[in-house]
Amino acid sequence: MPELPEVETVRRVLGPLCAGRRIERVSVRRPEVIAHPGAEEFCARLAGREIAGLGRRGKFLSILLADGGRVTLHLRMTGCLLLAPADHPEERHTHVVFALDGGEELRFSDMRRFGRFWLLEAGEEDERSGAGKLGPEPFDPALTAGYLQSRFGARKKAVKECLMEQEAVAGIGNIYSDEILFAARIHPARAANTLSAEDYLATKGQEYRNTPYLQVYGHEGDPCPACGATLRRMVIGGRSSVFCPRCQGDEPC
DNA sequence: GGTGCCCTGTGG
DNA sequence: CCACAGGGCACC
Repeated sequence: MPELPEVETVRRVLGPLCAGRRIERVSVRRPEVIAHPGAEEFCARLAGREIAGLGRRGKFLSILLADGGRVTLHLRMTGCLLLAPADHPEERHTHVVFALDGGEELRFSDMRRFGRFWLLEAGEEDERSGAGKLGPEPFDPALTAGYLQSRFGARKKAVKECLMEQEAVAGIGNIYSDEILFAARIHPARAANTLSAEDYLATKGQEYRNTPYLQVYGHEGDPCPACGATLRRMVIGGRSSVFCPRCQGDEPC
């Protein structure tokens, strides 16, 4: 489910609800989802600590602890974090449960079990999760056309794959890369080194209307919302991609 | 650069 | 039955 917008939604909804609460105990049913330290140590070290709030960087979430420590997690494909009364039946595929004071539980469920947790103490550098080497956030002022051009301008790789590199820009995944390239009228398979300065500026100044539904992703075969041509699907970098052959071009370059 | 893999579930 | 799913990584 989650790319940056979805992860940010989780943070905004659950953050205020978790802030100020104490973790009474932690239960891990699938030890493999705890990437660091071991599951036993993870539970032992967290018991009794207070949550200050939730943070996010790219697609990583962090449970920020009042003592400066943090639990960083990645939901990957199907991970889900939710708050529920302790007596509420547990969701299928629940792998980690944080029992909080006040009778509620913060639960992690994940059908495909790709999601991972890392526990870090105050001042400890995160060298494992990947959260430490993320590029700028999409709305970071440092993320300019010039930055993208300097980063991608010489790359032969498809522009879609470039946009999904977390070290280049944090938080963009398979869906939003398609949406971004549709808005910019750029073919997703186009080699990054063929883009002009104008391409990099294509959507600058345009209104980012809050279209509640996706424009192209998942709409293969439907008419393009801009021109009516039939949206097409192709595989780029092993990921399925949907685009408009008229707006974004029939051929990649 | 590609490919496969980690998993379970869903839909054709 | 097979193909595919919003992520990321290890491996030729």
